[in-house]
Amino acid sequence: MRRENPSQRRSASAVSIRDVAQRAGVSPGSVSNVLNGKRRRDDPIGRAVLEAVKALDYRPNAIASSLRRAESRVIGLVIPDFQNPFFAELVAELERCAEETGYRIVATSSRESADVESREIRELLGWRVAGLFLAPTAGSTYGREHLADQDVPSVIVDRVFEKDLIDGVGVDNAEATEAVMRELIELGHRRILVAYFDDAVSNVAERLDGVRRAAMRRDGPLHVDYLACGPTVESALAAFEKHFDANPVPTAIFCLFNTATLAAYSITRKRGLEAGRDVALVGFDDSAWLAHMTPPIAAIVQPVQVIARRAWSMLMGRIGGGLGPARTERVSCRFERRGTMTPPRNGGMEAGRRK
Amino acid sequence: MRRENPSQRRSASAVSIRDVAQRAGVSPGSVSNVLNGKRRRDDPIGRAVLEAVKALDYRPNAIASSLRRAESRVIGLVIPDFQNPFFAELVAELERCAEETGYRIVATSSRESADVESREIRELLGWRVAGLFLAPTAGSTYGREHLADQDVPSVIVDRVFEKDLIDGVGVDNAEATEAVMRELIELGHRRILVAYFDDAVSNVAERLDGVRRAAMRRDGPLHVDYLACGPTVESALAAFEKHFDANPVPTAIFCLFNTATLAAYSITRKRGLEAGRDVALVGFDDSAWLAHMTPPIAAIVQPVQVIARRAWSMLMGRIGGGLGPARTERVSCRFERRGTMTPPRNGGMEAGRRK
DNA sequence: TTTACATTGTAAAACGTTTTTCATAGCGTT
DNA sequence: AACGCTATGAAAAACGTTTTACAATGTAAA
Repeated sequence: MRRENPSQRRSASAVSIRDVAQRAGVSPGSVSNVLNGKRRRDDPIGRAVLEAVKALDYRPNAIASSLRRAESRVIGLVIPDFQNPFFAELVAELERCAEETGYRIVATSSRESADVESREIRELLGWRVAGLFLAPTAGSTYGREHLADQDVPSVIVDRVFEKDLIDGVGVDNAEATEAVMRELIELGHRRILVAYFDDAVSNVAERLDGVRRAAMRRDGPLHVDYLACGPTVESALAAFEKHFDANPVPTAIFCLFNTATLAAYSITRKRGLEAGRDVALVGFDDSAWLAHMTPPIAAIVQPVQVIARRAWSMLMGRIGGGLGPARTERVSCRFERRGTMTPPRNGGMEAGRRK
Repeated sequence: MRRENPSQRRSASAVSIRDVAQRAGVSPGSVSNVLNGKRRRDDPIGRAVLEAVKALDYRPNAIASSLRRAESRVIGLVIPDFQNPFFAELVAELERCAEETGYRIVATSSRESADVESREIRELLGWRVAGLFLAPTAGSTYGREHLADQDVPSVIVDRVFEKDLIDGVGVDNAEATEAVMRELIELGHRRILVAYFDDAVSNVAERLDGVRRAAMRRDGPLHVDYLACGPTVESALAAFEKHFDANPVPTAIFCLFNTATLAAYSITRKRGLEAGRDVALVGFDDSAWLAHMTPPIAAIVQPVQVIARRAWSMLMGRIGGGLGPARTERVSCRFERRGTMTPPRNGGMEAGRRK
């Protein structure tokens, strides 16, 4: 006696495969076979099953199914922040990949906290996801989490380390920033302000490396200031304010992450400087608004869709049983010069300290 | 004989509660009790269990657990688009609510397709989520999906209908746009361009209603143009271009959704108009960049966090067994006037047709 | 010392599927 | 008609957990 009082069956979802089988006058196994296409649907039994399914509004319990099959078509994704457009696009693209392959993405964010990150990973592993994408936050210890047990295939995205024990896909941060820096120097800039976020994040560190490499190649006079901005526009604004108050105005500003670009644009205008005329401005990471300013703001564009697709195929390779040592793949950035990649106004001489 | 060759046990996650029980010399039930806090952990048995858990790196199978408990602590969320900052913030805030309550959010996007939406809903119901948040896309038929079976508590977010069969939380779209329109008229604007997205989306329709209400209250001369822009910045730009080519320049532009605001800002500058001086500009929905333009751009700000919290508590109420008819709650928007909420340049006379 | 009762932990059932096993029937061949 | 083979679908096992039922033990009261 499974359900003593049928009238108190409160929800349609309480309909199980046995109820369907009973109504169709067949065994649960046959119902399962019909529904999974292992049996023709156009004979008496198949039709009876489909009729019963519709009549009872049967909805298979994915949890039970998943438990029995011992394999899920779910891929976990842990990103630092949904509000970062880069990650938002990454989620969107990975969802598209998943849809094409019959998988589904379960996305969660670590809110830039290593603790939350490891909790989320643990949780996803508990759900026996088939694979895992991770964009590690600063101070992440993901190594210990699920490197130890290589059981679930994983791919690190965006914030990769060069020699890692896990597969990864990132962009060629150092090459991109080095090229931009060299171009700025070439244009005549001698006082460049480089705004970065936090060099505990691997990709930011790489971007800084690229900048330093370009600076070292130059043997003439060159002054590069490095300014640590916080994570938000507000913190970056404050950092810029403080820097501008105490230092000569740079002829070029190079922002190594997206919120700083907005802060730089804001602060320069507030101080009467126009980007593209009085000061060159370049940002790492594109945003919709950048291209619509006058003049449009130059930016290093990360090909998010390419990154997502590469990461997806790497993960699929591992899920499919692909062996071999961990690889780190690099995708090239595109540089959109736009209107703020300009020479210094006075031809390369340092601008005087602004009053 | 459950596992004939222990050395071929390929992954740590294949450790089950029985393995732990065996190693600890207790029954599986006891292990479960220790792990779920139904039994003290600081006696011989408790310690033995914890030791075995650690030694075997046991990770409970959430799927099996969920199946047996027949209740999950998972809340589904279907939004149209991760790249829309409004929804990105919504996800972030709901995640925070979930974390505080011991739930977890599984977020998926419908990519503005009613088909995908209903597929995602079906899928989430298959996973027996404890509740569901939905921001319906245009042409959504969610009613038939899971209204029929009221088994899983649901809350519609953002794009609510006034008299719905499901709970909902939205903003007072009509009131907000009506107030702004009246303010614009008050300032002397007589030729106003209203850019909207798609009135098949309920909240856009409400915003249009508010605009129309304000226009009807005014009995003097007033010209309001309604411009259907597409979903993207590019489509909005094209629509604006076409409109500007064929019509007199408005003294104010009111954008009813966020991508249009960027397009309007872009196009006006491109045509030599400066927002806040030559033309007033107001957007519905705030974005980070708006406040950092010079002058900063006025916007109706939706209190996303408040919306999320209200929606969360509504859903929790239903999950907790709360009965009663469906309610639709409204949250008030805040209007940030900023620098582009200005009177028309020539005091309210229509600007001539620009050549 | 017996009885009643609470405590403890094991054994077994249950959750809803999928898969394996097995019995039966149908068919063709000799 | 006897035999072997295939096809079919019902029955049962399995997935890994939680919960229920129950037996055994200990404790307190009579």
